[in-house]
Amino acid sequence: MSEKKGAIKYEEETMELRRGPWTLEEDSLLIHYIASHGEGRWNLLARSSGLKRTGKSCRLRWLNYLKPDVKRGNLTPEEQFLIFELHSKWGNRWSRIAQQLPGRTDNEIKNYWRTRVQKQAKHMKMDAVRCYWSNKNNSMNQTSLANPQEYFINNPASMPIQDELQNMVFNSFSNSSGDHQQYCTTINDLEALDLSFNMADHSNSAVAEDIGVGSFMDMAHGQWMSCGLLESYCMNGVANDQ
DNA sequence: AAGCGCGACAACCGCAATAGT
DNA sequence: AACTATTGCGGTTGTCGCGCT
Repeated sequence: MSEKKGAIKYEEETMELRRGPWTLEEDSLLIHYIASHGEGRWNLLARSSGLKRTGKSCRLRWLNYLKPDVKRGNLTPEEQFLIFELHSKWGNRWSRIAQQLPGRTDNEIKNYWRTRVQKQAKHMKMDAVRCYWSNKNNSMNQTSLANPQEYFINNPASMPIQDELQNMVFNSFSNSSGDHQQYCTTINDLEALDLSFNMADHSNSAVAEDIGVGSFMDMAHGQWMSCGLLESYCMNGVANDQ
């Protein structure tokens, strides 16, 4: 490494770098620097602009917030539909998806997916299962759903979990106390359960449930539960996590 | 009024790919 | 060819504001 590069590295290591939310002054500095020097060469920018930030931080701030063509405000229904469609095609390729939505950033789409779509899908799945189960338990009720998939027809917001619903599994078992338990889950969730049985603690199950994977509906109580909770039902006949 | 929980969004981190020397 | 710097991506964490108790 040359002396000059070594000096820069030393300077970076010893300089107090700012973290956390950007101030108006910092935004202004960044905007003015890019206006006169153009974007790119982020580490040089970070050193030359007077900002006590890393190049990565400057790049992110510019691309996700300050760049003039970044759109603000809620996603339109058309944009939401496009995200569903592209996500089903490409998965979590956020930057690729963002390229198809002018003015929207990968970060924004990623946040949208995590905070809204996954939670909404989970609630819808619960409703669909309830409808289906009420039909299964009451053969006279001709108005409820013939299968959980019906619930999702004509509902674009259900797209993220439609594949999952094709694999819906309904089952029941008697625990060691003789109580009859009914549950509903998916093939993927069952695989997650096998995984859960091999885990010493249940912390991962809670995470899995949070994102809608590896979760089960307890038909007796009409509640979702984690793999770990189902495991304790099976082993002990009691819900010792509750 | 204070504390808490939650949702939304901003920012950070680690890693891999690529460019430059 | 080998090494270093830079860039970009996806996952994760942090922060803030708002509503509820």
